[in-house]
Amino acid sequence: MSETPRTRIQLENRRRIMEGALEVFSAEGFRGATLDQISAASGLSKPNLLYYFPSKEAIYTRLLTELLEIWLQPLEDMDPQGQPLEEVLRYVQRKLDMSRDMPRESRLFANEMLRGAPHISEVLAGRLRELVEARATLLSRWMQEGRLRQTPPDHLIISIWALTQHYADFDVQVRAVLGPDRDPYPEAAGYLTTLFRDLLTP
Amino acid sequence: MSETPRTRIQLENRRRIMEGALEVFSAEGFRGATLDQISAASGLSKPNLLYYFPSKEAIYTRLLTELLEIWLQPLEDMDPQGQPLEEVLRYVQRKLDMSRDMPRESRLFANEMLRGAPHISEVLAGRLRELVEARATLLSRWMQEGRLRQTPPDHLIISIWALTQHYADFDVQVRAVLGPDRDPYPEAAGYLTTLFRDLLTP
DNA sequence: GTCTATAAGCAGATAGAC
DNA sequence: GTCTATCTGCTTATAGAC
Repeated sequence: MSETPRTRIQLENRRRIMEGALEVFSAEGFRGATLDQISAASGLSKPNLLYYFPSKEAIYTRLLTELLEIWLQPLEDMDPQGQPLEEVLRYVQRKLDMSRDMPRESRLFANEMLRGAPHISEVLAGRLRELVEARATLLSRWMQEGRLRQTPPDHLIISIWALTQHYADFDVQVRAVLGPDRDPYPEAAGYLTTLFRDLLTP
Repeated sequence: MSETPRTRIQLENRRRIMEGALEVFSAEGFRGATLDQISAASGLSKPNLLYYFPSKEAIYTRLLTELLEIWLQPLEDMDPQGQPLEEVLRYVQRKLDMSRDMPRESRLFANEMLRGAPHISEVLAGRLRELVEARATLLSRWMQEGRLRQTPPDHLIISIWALTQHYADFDVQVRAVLGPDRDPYPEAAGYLTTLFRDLLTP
């Protein structure tokens, strides 16, 4: 498979494979997913999947790599020029929106993390750590300026991930606990805003 | 397999199977785990596993059922006669201790939840929901008495789960972000205590 | 109770026609 | 580029000896 597909058909088929793969891998995990399922979900025959990608694992790692960019964008977008509390609360809200609107992506990464992240461990120790360190530095500065209450900035970021992603990854448990008639997301938005405002208001 | 095993050997072998199954299922998920792996981890031959349990799935559901009791115990133990803030912070600490000391159990349940909890959905809608409702009622009473700040009690419980379990389930990511020389758990204990004290102090 | 051997089915990947 | 047919290995589960 060429690195730069030329025809419209190739691009479209690769897109369909990624979409089907996201559907299946996020629900079944890497080992649980089968090429037959991805074939059915994407509408391409099984041998055709392996015409576009050399192996099942290649599909999976490609999917992870592509989605990681989207996944880290909100943290990337935190604005050093903005109002500190506003910036943090906006980040929380964007992450919660992503849990609501992209639960498959959230579960895909959760699956990978649970298994020790064998396919993206370099990214964790490299790009991710650097990004978090940069944002932790920014948060520390805001805290020292008295514009946010003092608290460990890296654990703050970790706790935002934990709280927002939980609503996607443990969706079935959240809905069981809240009951069938309640929508978790507007409630979570209010709760998390209050929680972080209480924690961070100087 | 009899419901009430009689000999010491039977009890010991069942215990070894549960231990090996926990090791493998928590790391690989249900579909990813194989009887060969459980056989190696438990020290029993593969046909012998199927002498004690009728199928791979029977091993898995038995494991989930046994561990669920232990897993819910801290919430069960919350004391209606205790000091409200103290009781909540003690619950947070016990859950965090469980993440540190029983990460395999945490990941086992996380795997099951990610897949929509097909093997324990009745428990979620039944026993778990009732237990959470009982504790939410207790928390609400404390809030109305002015002994805790007003906040949605069920989301409070959900957020305790999310934050504490995250340190076990996403261990690899937490350690990548914090760097190799830091121990996440004492730091998390301090951070989470502060967080919930700020949120709940009236 | 525990073993070796094996049945039966499924999965990832390839061959080769069109 | 896409298909049908098929190979090869792995996985759950069973048969039957000891």
